[in-house]
Amino acid sequence: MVQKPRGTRDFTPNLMRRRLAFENLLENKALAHGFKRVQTPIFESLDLFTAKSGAGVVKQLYAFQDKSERNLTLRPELTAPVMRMISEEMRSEPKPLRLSYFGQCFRYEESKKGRYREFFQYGVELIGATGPLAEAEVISLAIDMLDSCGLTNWEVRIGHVGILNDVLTGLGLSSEGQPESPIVSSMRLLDKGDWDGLKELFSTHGVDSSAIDNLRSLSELDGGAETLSSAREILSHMNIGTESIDELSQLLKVLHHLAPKAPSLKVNLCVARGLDYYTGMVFEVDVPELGGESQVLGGGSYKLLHLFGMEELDPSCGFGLGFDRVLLALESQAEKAGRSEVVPGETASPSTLVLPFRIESTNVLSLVKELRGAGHNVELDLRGKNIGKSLDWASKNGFTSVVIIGPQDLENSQCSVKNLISGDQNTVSLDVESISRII
RNA sequence: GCUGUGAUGGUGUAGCGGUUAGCACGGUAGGUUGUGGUCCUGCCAGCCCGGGUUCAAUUCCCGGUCACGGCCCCA
Repeated sequence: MVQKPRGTRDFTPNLMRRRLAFENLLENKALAHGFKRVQTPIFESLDLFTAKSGAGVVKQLYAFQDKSERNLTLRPELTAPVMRMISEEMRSEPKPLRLSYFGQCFRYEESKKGRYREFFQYGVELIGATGPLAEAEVISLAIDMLDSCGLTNWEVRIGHVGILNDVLTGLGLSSEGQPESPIVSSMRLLDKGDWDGLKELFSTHGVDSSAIDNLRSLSELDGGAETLSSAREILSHMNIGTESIDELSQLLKVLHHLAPKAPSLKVNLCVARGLDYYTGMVFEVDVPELGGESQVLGGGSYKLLHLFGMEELDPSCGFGLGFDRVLLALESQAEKAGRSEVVPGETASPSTLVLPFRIESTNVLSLVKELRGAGHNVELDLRGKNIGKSLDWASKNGFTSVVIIGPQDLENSQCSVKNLISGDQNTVSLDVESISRII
């Protein structure tokens, strides 16, 4: 039997109901914050992603040639396509732009729980506005989304690549080099907490090893905005400017007013995100109980539009939310809490079965049409069983009410409307208004 | 890229070198020609794929596929 390709999933009606509810929730939050939905192609030119991330990414892409030998790839993420779209379609739009997107992305890598070859991302980008206020707007949306879907036990970490960059530059490290500059290498090591590796790197570049202690102090800062004053002290000791810290400090102050309270929000100056196009604030959200794949959201301020000749708009700020991972976390938390509703609003809306009993179905077709036209979710019974079996079937399929029409009903222009939840049954006149009132 | 565990109807499982492969849920048909979620009965439906060992493999061995873990990575 042919089965679905590795790392892909099918979504049955029950799963889709949950996913649609979640998508709607995210969409509503995005709109509440002014972010408007866009959509880009599932496949793009290969160059779009090699320009952004280097030729090395190709091995992780679903890249292919079409029949005219164009080099294409399924998209591995959505930021670059959105940047491309802005440069092609939205150059003359008044800025700033608040854009949101949702869709599947594809990466060729090992699949396991929480990591799929086809996965879904919801994300936003704020283009044409920079600074702590813009960044706080973006983070506050992220927090609002996670807060409103009922997620618990999540941790926000906010850092600032500029701070580390200033420190490492101040130590005399270069931002040039292949395949990776000393500064980028240092950040990666700091992000991993690999102090031995860092020590080795510093000695090869002739950096005084006493700097390690200062960096370690910076990395050990743990807490909210108050930790920034300690950071400021350390930087002063090292004779490093504190502009980035001032920015971060301002951001946290603004965020405090703008965002719902997150379960845990900490400053962590070693958040490096592993990406060299992030230039300022960076942030991540983790749900520790997810284990190995616990990061559910990540973003920050980055410079990418210069790749499209729009350097005046850099930097932008945005984040990507791991749709599948947040759902996994919600499902696991709902199960632990014994809660049946995983995503708020996922419960199916009321629906009605119209059951012609021992009469020709043609007698009720216009009723079905009119009920649907009045906005009800209506199914016409197609099985033609006896009433007992039909009610059984209706309740197993989640109907909230059944309209039963038999020969006598037809004669008297009436019908029985049974509420499957309460069990109540009423005889009402056989017209849309009367039935609508009661279902 | 490295590595561990697993795979039996649609779902969850039992079991075994020779079995009519058991059970529960599910689906379906009836018991019931105007009232469901109970009950009873019949039926449907399975040993992931390929190779090897063996008189005999669903069971043991090897490879593949898929899933789930632990590292690496994660634009």
